[in-house]
Amino acid sequence: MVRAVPDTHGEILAAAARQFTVTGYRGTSLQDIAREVGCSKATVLYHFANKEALLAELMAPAIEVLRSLDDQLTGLTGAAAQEVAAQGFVDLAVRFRQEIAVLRGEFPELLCQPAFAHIQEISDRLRDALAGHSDRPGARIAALVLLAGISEACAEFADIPDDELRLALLTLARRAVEPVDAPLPHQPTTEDKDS
Amino acid sequence: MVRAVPDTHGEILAAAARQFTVTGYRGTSLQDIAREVGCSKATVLYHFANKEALLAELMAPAIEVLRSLDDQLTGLTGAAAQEVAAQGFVDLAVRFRQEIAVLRGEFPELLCQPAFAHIQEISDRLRDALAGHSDRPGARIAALVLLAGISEACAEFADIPDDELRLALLTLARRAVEPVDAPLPHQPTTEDKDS
DNA sequence: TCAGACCCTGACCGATCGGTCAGATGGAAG
DNA sequence: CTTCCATCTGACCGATCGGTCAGGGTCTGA
Repeated sequence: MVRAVPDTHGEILAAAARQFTVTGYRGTSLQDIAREVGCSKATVLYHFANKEALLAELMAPAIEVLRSLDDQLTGLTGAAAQEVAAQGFVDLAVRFRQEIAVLRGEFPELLCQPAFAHIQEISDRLRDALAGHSDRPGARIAALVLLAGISEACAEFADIPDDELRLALLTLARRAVEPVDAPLPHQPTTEDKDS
Repeated sequence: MVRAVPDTHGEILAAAARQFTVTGYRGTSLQDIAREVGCSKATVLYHFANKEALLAELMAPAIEVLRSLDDQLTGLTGAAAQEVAAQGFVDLAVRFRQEIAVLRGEFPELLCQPAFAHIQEISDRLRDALAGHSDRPGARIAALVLLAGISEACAEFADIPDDELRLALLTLARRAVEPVDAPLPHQPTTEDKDS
């Protein structure tokens, strides 16, 4: 019996993740979470300072990976930035499917909370990288469509195996991203220094 | 002075659209809307039976266009279905940018309301058409990524002119959709009957 | 002048929200 | 046995939500 220690903290976290996925952060009350765990609402607030702290702890692992992806992107330009951004974000989105589903739709409001400071800037940089740091509207639009679409797909296709979903999304991303380096019909770019 | 008639009804509608766009349907209270209009909350509820009716009236034009697109799609298969779906949805999304922004994220919950019955089925058919009615996971995933991404882009890029946004999105959609008819590298499809 | 339709409002309602708090429980340490 | 601490709870709080209702003001047509 490993179940000697009840681990209420973890149970609350898991229940919150499930509820947030279905009804969203705002749409889930502390009462709902307590009911699913089988404890009182006061117990939930004993283990977590407040509702926001619960969400923050739920998102922490995904945010850490997002930060490390942001680090990998510094200095990259053109097609290299696009490829790393695409691969990194698809990986992240597939791996943290549930976390992505939690944020679904409430992204802008939730990012205002202090626990998620700078996440907006990171995702802006990610979008910029996926656009190959181009300022052409087409490239910027394609990058946003991909980031939003990939998030939604990961939240939606909960039944598809990780590997299959990752491959499909990466293939799609490479096909959909607006090319900036190699075969540009208009003019060759002059800002690529390496490779 | 055309402003003789105050048209409170229309003002409430416009204020609600603005507020819903920023803070979402759930995140906007009737009090908020009344404050922006400069009337009492009771006045809002005098002009609209309830909050849901307000949303329904706001969405009505967009929903009608969506229904007509659904009609156009019946009977189409393969690449033809994909092209009509892509063009029709991009048109709709660009034209009803604000309405799309209102639904942002709260799509699944809002669709449960009786005023939006069958909208889920219609958008499922639209997604299916964009996938060329293929059951390959790659095609289904690409279709969902595109629909979700295009919606998000239309809600986000409020400053880009209609024509430019439409062109960029349509170009992207044609590039990103998984091909089902014409130049399939693996094998020629046998289910296309016409053209 | 008066009746009635229309428009609008303040006061109020029950429900639910996130959050607080004093106190009950129970096991470990002295 | 007593003390202490972590865990947990019911009762309660103020705020806000969507929605109701009786009534006041204004305009119009008979």
